[in-house]
Amino acid sequence: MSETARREHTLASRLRLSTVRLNRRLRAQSADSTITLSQLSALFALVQGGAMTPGELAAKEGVQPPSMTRVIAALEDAGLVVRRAHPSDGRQAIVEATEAGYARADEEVTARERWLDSRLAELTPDEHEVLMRATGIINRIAGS
Amino acid sequence: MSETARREHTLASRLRLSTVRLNRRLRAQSADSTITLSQLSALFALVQGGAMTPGELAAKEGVQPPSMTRVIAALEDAGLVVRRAHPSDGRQAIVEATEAGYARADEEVTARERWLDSRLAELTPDEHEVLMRATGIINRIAGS
DNA sequence: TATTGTTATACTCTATAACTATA
DNA sequence: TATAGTTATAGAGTATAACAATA
Repeated sequence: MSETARREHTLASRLRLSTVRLNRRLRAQSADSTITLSQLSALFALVQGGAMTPGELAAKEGVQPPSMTRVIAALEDAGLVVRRAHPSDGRQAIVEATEAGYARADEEVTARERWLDSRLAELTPDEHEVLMRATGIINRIAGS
Repeated sequence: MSETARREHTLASRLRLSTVRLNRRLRAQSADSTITLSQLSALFALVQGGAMTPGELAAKEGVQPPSMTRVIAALEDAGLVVRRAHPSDGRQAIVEATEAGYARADEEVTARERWLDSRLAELTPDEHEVLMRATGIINRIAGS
């Protein structure tokens, strides 16, 4: 292994471990809620991006269509989104957040992401900036 | 929501999404291997940190003991680690990477984390530095 | 009694393959 | 035929609760 490769690998190991750990912590915050992390993420995407098809939503969240099907079904069961017929293409559907969905997204922001929000509030402006830049780099790496 | 809170929350959303995405990509790389991401991570910890008890390993990886039990069992089945009796405490065990485990860890580095390594190799030194700092901040947030 | 570890059980998240309906 | 979406199935990853063995 070359020196450069070893240096890259040190970062790879660190990045892998910190990613896995934060992911775990984020999911752990879900414990006392009826909505899961994936569902919350999709709901946010709909609230912020407006109505869209399941395929568009899957692409936006970076998952395969079958995975999104289940997420949408759960949100629909909870009354947080509705499915409408596409005006010109019978194969497609339009998924949209309901009024309850918008309200729920607001609640979750204040109640559920409080853990991460408050951790981030403890950071210095400099550290804040590092994380903002890091998310951009990571998204590029992950091909979003 | 205050201005500060909104700014924090923007970062929270970005960080959450990029974390979930990278985690997904990292796991996807496992597809053609017989060893999973969790197992690889634990094996690395043993190779780098030397023999330790299941409890220590669970703490190091930030998972609960029952989760680590399964990971160790899988690694043991694959012949990559062995379990020895603790010299002075019959309740505990010592888990240690075998020669095959060390060899496998090396192979996985070159074969399996190549995806992440090569992505990271495309970064500028500055971006590299940002990610190094970010992993430190994230680990602090995640309480490792 | 307290600690270490395992077993039992269950849930989230995600994927691929196969299928249906529409274009 | 091609595309959008769903259903079926399976596996990774993790947790909590209950238990066994040892200190």
